[in-house]
Amino acid sequence: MDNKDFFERVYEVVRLVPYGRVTTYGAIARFLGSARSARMVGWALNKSLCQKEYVPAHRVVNRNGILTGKYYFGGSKVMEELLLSEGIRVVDDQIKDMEKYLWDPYEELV
DNA sequence: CGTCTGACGCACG
DNA sequence: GCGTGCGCCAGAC
Repeated sequence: MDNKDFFERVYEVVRLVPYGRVTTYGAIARFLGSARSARMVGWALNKSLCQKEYVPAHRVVNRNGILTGKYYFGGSKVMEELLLSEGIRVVDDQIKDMEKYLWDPYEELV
């Protein structure tokens, strides 16, 4: 873990997100030790699009549950469709009852 | 080395 | 509830 780049750690956590669950940039940042580095998480995810191994970036949203990176996901509805296919309710580019689907690594990976 | 830029988050008004 | 501003850290120029 420590030998890996900040980005790779982000990828690992994101891959650990269970099917039908979502997490937030802030939660990941907090888990990595930099609670106020949420921007780095989003940036890392953007870079993740070029990674060989698939990273379920669609399961990562901001604190409000909004699909902020949908335009970077290769399409406008792709991200939403993926979430919907996992049983997650998405209304107006925002996750409905996201607290119910929220998967906080800080809570789960104690 | 100085500056800008982010898929964010939070404090303020 | 919404718009604005600032902090945060790492990478690109």
